[in-house]
Amino acid sequence: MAVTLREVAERAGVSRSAVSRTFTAGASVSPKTRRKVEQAAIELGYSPNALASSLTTGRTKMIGLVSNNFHNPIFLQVFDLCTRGLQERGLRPLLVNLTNETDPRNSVRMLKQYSVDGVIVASSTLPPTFAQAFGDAGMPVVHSFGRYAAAPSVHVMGIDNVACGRMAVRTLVARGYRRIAFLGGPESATSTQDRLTGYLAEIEKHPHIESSFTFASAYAFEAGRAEMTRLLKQGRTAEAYFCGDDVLSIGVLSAIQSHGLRVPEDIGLIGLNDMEMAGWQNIDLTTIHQPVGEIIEASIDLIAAMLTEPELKPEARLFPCKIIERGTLRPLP
Amino acid sequence: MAVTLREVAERAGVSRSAVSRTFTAGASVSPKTRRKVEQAAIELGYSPNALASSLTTGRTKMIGLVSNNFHNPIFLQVFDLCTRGLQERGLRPLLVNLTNETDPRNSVRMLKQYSVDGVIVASSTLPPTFAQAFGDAGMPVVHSFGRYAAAPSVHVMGIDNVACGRMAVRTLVARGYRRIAFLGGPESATSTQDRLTGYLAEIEKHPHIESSFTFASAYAFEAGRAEMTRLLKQGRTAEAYFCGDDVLSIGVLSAIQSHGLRVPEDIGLIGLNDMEMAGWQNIDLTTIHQPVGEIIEASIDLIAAMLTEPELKPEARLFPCKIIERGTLRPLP
DNA sequence: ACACGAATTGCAACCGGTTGCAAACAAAAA
DNA sequence: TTTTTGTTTGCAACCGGTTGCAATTCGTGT
Repeated sequence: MAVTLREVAERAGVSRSAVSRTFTAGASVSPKTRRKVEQAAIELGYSPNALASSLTTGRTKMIGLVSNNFHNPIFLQVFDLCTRGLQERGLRPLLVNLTNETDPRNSVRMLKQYSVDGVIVASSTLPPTFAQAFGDAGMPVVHSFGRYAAAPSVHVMGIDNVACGRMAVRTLVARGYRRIAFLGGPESATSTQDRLTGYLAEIEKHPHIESSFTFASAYAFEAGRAEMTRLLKQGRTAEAYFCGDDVLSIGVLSAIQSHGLRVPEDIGLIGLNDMEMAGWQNIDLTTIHQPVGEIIEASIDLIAAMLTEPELKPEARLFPCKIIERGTLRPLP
Repeated sequence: MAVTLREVAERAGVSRSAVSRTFTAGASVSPKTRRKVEQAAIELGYSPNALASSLTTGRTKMIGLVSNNFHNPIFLQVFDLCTRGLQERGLRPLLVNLTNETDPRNSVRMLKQYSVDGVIVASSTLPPTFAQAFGDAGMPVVHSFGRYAAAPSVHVMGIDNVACGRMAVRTLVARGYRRIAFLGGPESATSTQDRLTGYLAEIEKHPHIESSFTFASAYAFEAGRAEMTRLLKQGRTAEAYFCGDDVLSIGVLSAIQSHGLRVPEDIGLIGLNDMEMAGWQNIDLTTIHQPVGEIIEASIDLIAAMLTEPELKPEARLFPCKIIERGTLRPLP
């Protein structure tokens, strides 16, 4: 069915090696045979079989793109940037959906079967055991949006969730809020834990501030709405909330509005992520911007570097976040 | 580095064929050797190299998942369903991002290089020439969300955009709107064209209705907002708008609100897609639901069927859409 | 015209599997 | 026990490329 090396060789009247060499960069071919081969290749519509060549070279140029987060719109951006970035480098993403997967061994086996050259784990909620299992199986791994650790077992590219927690508190305090709260994602998520840690640490510095925290059941609209509705029913809400992420924030916003209160007049709100939608004028969410583009770019650079240099010592790299001022917090006094 | 067939064979004291056969379903192996092989395989942590085997079998079990739409949140759902569905059938999605790509030949070459067993093109805006080029190159293809044609050159799974246009008009008329308009996506998109066709055809039946149409520059929030702002500035808006899709609708909604008007009291709105966000209470968009799950499921079933039966005659299959009543249209009288 | 080193070429083995075929074996029938 | 039939098994060739090595060709200096 497909045209092979052999046919091109016959047509060009050269050996198979000659054909192979004209298609591998840096090999020794005379301009003359190269021309002959290229001519024949075009006539036959030949393109080399990347998988066959991977057998001998040991490189498939495929990168496993692993995630379990197919509900947060920010991940659409992640997939977009990832695929484009990989394609630009001649790499191909093999997408792996780990929703509801609990055992890393299945995923390891599958990635090994397809002999991917490396793995990018893009998830803030997947347990680190997955990335680690891939690493243990001998594959270069980068965990994007993973949790920081001083001596991580695999490379981690992410944000400083603790610093984000602090930043949120400072921002709220600076705007004169005196009763503030953290409305986090699921308590079990490491990102939630870290944000809470930072939140509490910064609160310590402001003894006059009244503070509390609760958790939503997921990083999802309905979860945010449900939790905020619960709080509103129960009375005695805070003046401003730092929400686990933007989707959650919008759920919270919706609950507040449904309850007949206004944002930011009655209750202030700050989210985290800065997903596209947060900037839409009828949402207009003040939020902490996560530099998704930079994180992905760095992740791809790193995974590409590891293809030639697999033994780089695992490091965690954190990217600075910044406040995006929009309309859900009262202005600075 | 990786464990190979040969090593397992040596350890188990059998031939390489025996090992190969224990790992290929339906091959003739005695229970005894099977046990020996499995034992050895476990001890060595062997898993067969899918790509090497693809060389002889001619099947990689990889499916190209091609799209150019990485901005519409509904595609996150598409990717989720696609990857899960393929994985359940033992197939792997190789993600291809065709944003800004204009020449199908590049994509064809790349998909051929990786010898994917089939291609799912998931896009409502990618020109049909792409899907067709994949088909011409001998790959089984399904174009999901593609345009209907009586005798398509590849399989198409999609919605009846013409019927959607009609449905929108009927819905608006039934609610007593007398001056209505279509605010479509980019004029060049086939989906826009078809929706307009249906819209105009149905308008014909209602001579007392005043109607008009315009186009936004993209299926995007800002495009919808910009176009609606332009219309509002220019005065003389319609009583209700049928918008090209939900994201566009939300942009339009935002423009209307910014202009100090209310939805649905001053202007009615109906979208198309029923993306998750449309149901969020602070958006609450009345819209036409597209059965994404069914379309994807059917696409996967079809591509899987074509792996064994590649010569199925291309057919277009349309899935019925339905109105989802929410809060952006005035109620039925 | 001859020799010499460099550049190019083809041979053949190999990458990690699969598979047709015939030999070896086991079980059932004679 | 011998023959017949049906399973298992290993051999060896092959899938579509790559690559070390030796042979060939080429350009150049004399």
